[in-house]
Amino acid sequence: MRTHELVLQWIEKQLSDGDLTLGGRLPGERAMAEQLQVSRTSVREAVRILEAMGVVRAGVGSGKDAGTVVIAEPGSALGSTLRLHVATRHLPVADIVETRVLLESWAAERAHVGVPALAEAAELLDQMDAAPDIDSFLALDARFHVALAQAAGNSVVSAMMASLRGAIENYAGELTGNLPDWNATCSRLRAEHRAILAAVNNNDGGKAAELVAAHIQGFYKEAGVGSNPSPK
Amino acid sequence: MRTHELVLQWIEKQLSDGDLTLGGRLPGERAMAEQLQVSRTSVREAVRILEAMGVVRAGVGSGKDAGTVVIAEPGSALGSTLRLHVATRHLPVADIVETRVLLESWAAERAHVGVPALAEAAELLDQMDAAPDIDSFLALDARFHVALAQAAGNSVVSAMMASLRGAIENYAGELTGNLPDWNATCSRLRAEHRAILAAVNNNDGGKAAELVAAHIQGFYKEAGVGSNPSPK
DNA sequence: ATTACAGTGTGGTTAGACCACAGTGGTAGG
DNA sequence: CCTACCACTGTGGTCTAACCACACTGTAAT
Repeated sequence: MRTHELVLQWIEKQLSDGDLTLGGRLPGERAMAEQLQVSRTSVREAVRILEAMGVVRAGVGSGKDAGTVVIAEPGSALGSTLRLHVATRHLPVADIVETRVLLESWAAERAHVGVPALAEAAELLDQMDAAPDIDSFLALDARFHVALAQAAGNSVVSAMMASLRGAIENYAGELTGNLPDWNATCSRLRAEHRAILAAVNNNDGGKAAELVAAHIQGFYKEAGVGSNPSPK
Repeated sequence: MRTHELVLQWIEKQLSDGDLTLGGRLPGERAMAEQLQVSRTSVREAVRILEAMGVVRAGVGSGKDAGTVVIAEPGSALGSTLRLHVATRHLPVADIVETRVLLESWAAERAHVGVPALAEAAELLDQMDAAPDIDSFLALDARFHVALAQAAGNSVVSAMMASLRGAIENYAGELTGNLPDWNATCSRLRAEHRAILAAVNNNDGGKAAELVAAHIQGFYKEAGVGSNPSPK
């Protein structure tokens, strides 16, 4: 077993045992190195891996943002991993889109009416009406979809959904330039968002799921990404 | 931007541009360090991250298994990430089980009859009848479920499904000790597997999906893991 | 009381050395 | 001629020891 894996194992055990919890601080790299009788290099390699997994965040200096603290951001980490695998041509973009449709329509169908996430989603829609440019619109759009997914109450589904979107974010960003008429598309997307949210709040899960599927497939299709519809 | 991120960016570009492909070899760590004008340490940190992502495999010595080569194993990488997040208590096991049910029943419903993966699945079932102990049975079981997921033809879904299973593999392995009667459970699981495969081969996707959902939820429930049924 | 600044501890980076490993190819012995 | 051995080479794995930038803290000078 390689040295840095030993460090990883030790840290994972600290987490499992509850000695390290969310928001907690890891010992300094030098301290861990001495405690585990390994070099600081090996400790750093382990920390890097945890950072890539979205389990910790490392910050220099001193104070609240300093040191290596435990966080919980599986979404961005999974997203980076998927993005790299897309780069190797091993994961087709169409499969990612299809999976996103699957997860997000499932979430829309099971969204719990009344949870805070839905209120946040509604507020995001209002902000999107006033979005000054494409980029800020897309950023709000991402948050809206995440909020919608969270309303189903399954953190794994919402994390995976966020990561799928993140993995092809670059594509989406580039492809908005290919759209014939952004203003028209933007208006359509806003209307679709409101329809989806209305269906969810109306307890019509089936309709919400259909609308979400059409919404996502429609966007990627218009943007020129094969969506492999796979009709029900 | 930190140095190792620069290296990551460079490697990702090589992958995107097709200069590095699956099975290809990265330059040696010392060569990359010189080429990018960074230290070998930074190169190594980048390689570690890619290794954790399942994008690359590093091997010492010389010959076919030596050097750092590009692979495509998103499943185990995503699994490790999820496992760590489970350790932080951020991802409940129940959510993982629920997501697995979601993905796997979707795959069962859409499995393409006649693909090689189904033939492999059938062969695995035969091997499971002759499995000498629990561990080898569980290993074959894992491969059966992956093969089934692959039959749907969505590599993202099968990778995620495999990672979800892997994330709670330890739990499953420990919990088999809690089962009242392993032989009975094992027989039941085998029968359920054959029923699922029969439904798939009979083009009865709906039934296959139902059977898969019941199969998975039943196992975890019996093993004592909350499965949060979320009835349809 | 305010300001300036040295002190302290954090992660970030580097250079250089040594190790174990696994093929390669030459060489000495049969 | 063939075989067995062994030094050589290049790979990743590990370690040490230093230095840097950063951000806060406490102290001292104003």
